[in-house]
Amino acid sequence: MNVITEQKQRQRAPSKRSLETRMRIFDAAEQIFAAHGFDAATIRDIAALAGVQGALVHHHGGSKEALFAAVVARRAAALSGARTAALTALQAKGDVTLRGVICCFTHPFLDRVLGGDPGWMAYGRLIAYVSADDRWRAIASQHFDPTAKVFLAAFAQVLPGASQARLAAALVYMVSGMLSLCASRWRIDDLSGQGDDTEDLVQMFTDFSEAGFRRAVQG
Amino acid sequence: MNVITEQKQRQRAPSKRSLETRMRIFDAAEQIFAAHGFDAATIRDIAALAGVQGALVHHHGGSKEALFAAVVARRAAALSGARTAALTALQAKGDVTLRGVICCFTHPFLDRVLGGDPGWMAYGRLIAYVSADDRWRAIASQHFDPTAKVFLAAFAQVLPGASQARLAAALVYMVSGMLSLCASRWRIDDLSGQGDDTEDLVQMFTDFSEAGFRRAVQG
DNA sequence: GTCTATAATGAGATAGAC
DNA sequence: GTCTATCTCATTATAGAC
Repeated sequence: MNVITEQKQRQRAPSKRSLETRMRIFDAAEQIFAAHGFDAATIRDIAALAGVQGALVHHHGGSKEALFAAVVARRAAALSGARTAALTALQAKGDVTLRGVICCFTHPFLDRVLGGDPGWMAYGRLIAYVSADDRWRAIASQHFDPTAKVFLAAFAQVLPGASQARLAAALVYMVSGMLSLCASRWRIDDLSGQGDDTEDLVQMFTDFSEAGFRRAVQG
Repeated sequence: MNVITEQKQRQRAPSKRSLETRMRIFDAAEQIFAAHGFDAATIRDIAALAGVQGALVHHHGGSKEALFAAVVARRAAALSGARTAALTALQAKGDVTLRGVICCFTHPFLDRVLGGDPGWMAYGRLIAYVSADDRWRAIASQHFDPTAKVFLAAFAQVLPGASQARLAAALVYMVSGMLSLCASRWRIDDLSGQGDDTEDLVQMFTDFSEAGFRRAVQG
């Protein structure tokens, strides 16, 4: 008996059909979690939207919590990669400014989430939930803290003399604004009494963050 | 038969004991809703914390949603009053500056929520939930929009020429930062790798907001 | 991998005694 | 006003046929 053939726990590679089903389930979970939050979302809703039976959701996603974590993780790697790549490119050009570092952090997120793709739009609301709730602290730490620390180092370079605490606080304020720009545009519309232009909002959010960052880290 | 004696639906004034029980239930609901969010919170948890039976929670609070709305409403009036009073006092002095208007909006909230009172601390997290979730849009509109519009008018005075859309967006960014300062201090601590000083955080948040506001509303 | 059927649990809400 | 007991419903998760 050949041991090699048994060394992998999974005997066969997943079929193409299986992978497609899994993606449908993850996409559906992303939409439902984003629309209702973790607790109000039900496996039944997710299964119905994916067009499968509830048992299949458990088969592919495990428990409800594991499914939630998997949905968050799925796009987190792509996002972190885009952010650090942009920062690396900026540093390679030798043209590192505060605004440049800010844009390397915000644009990979805003471009995707405001770009109209339903998956990324849902992901934006999902991240707003994750960031706001202490309960998902572990998920937030795992997926976002490493990148955040890389950017804190970059911010420290362009804003020498600023304390870690102030840089961290400014970054958190900026992120909360970025998330509210994606998840709470209805509030902006309600208060301004009119629709708004996405490009203008992004532009002024960047202005807001840059000026705030620069002012806040001063002693 | 005297019609007068029946014109009120509630025949007797609530007893002192009843009012105390009601307050205990509302306080417990405030804590549980803040700790777990609306859906993960249960009437049973609230009843247990208040030291009463579940049926009594329904008696005083009505449905779960009505109880949630009542808990939010309870402190909202006091907060709005403090904000508009501070603004009125500032205007009476004739010393209206951007930073002054910002402080009239943020300090009544931050003083209470960061002041150590458990009820107000819970309320801060609760408002973070309400502001982030489309589901509570009606509650947010009812309790916060009127005050927000008063302040938008004041911001327009100290920042003439700014569009309503930009002022509204800047206010939303500021509010989201204020809420994350209360609800997500653990993120700041995690990223900075150290504890932080509350006064310093408030100071630099105000700096951040003032500079952001001023810069963002420029064309 | 996919499905049906169901187990096991816990939820919000209410009726009615006191 | 308060409590006990219970109703009704929806949930996650799993067992086992195909």
